[in-house]
Amino acid sequence: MKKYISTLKRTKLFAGIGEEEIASMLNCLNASAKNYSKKEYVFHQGEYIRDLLLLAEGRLIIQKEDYWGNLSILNEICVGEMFGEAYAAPDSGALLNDVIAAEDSTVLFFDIEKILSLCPSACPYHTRLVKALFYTISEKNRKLVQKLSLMSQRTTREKLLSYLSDEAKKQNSSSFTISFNRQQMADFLSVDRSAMSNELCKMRDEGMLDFHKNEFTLFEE
Amino acid sequence: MKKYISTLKRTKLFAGIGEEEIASMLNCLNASAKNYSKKEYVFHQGEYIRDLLLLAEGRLIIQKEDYWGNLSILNEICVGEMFGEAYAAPDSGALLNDVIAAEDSTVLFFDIEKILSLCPSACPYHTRLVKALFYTISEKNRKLVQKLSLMSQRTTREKLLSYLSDEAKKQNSSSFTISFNRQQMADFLSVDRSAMSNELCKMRDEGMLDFHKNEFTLFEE
DNA sequence: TCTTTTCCGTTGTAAATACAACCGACTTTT
DNA sequence: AAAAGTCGGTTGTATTTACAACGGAAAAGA
Repeated sequence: MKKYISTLKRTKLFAGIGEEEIASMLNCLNASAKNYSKKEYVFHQGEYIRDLLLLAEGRLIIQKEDYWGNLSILNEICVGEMFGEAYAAPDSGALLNDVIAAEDSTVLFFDIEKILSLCPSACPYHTRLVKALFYTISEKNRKLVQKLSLMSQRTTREKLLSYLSDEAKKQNSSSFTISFNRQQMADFLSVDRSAMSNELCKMRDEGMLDFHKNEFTLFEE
Repeated sequence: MKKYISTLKRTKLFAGIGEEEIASMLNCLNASAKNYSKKEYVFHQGEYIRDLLLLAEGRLIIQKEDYWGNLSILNEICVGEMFGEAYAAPDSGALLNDVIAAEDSTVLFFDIEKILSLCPSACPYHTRLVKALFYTISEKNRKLVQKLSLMSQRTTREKLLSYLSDEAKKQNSSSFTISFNRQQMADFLSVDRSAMSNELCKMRDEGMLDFHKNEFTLFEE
């Protein structure tokens, strides 16, 4: 566990907390780690989760497959991000999605009950952790709403423009790199890959943007 | 404020807490109330929210309007539900959506900082509230993911079937009533109203379901 | 009661999308 | 180095959807 402390220090959840305090909190919170190799399932649809999870190494994909095998990528988890908190409540049902390692990954498991059972005298940083936890979920909530806005765009072009301008804002530049390939991007936007590819080229021909592989540049007007 | 205590008692946030304790907590948490009449804006896109909000009376609609005036209903808030928690973090930006009263409504405002600044000695139910708050957000998070699943369905028919079977599960019966009219339902699913109406009638003609106004019945097979 | 407005189903047409299939470039595997 | 696989762009066709417009029924308002 100790080798992940420097990583934890850079997460939102443990921001501003010293390495020694993190070490003692890891004990207090019953933390454990597990490794997954690329393409391995971290969780299957139908499983029950009770822990709070944090990605220490690698990258994960959260996806859903419907009755007819159509795949939708719902989200991407990067190093330092927390996940699984949506299923932390005692009465939350079975997991509705699959979580898959996009690269070799390490996941940390935390006992959610211990985090929420406050012990201010024993652990001075506990309340700080609770605040950080709340703000993190709050932010995730906001991102979900943003993605919902994206998905409620009706045409492929509108979805692309929303997604690309969101990415440009995130990376604070009109030139940026995305981590999806075309198929994943199409799944993320819930559109057909070839139709999306078509639309991208149309927009390029119209002078709205340019791209090479995963590098995009947006032009004004 | 006192007249809302019996309502609060039935919310998830204050479940299992006595009326007297709620009364003292309302003081402790700097709670205030505000009334809105039907169709009035509770919040406008671009505003900044710092409070945690709870609907004490009425019904609210959360919607988004894009540059060209296309309307998307993102969510519906019913009595006892909490909202605004996505914008509670200090660094969350401006509100991206509009919140509108679908009926005459009363909204309670709570100081989020006071909720998260723990005072276990002064307020024995404070930790309980924090837990309930976390579980509530956790559940909302899960619902957002569910709606995302809905939105990532590609055809109008798939969206309708997902939405209707979700409602059937929620109300635990194959016959149920929905609170949307057709236009709102179409906005909620982000599809064209007439196309949706068309598809509904097709499915009825195929014997998959039946409906009269807002009452739906789903048939097996 | 009469008028006005809202709601919902219907239709036709233009536009957008899904799907399948193919190809060339590039990467990975053996 | 050869073979196999992945990836992204292109095309044609069938399907689906958006949009506009209309009319009847119901609801709301005067």
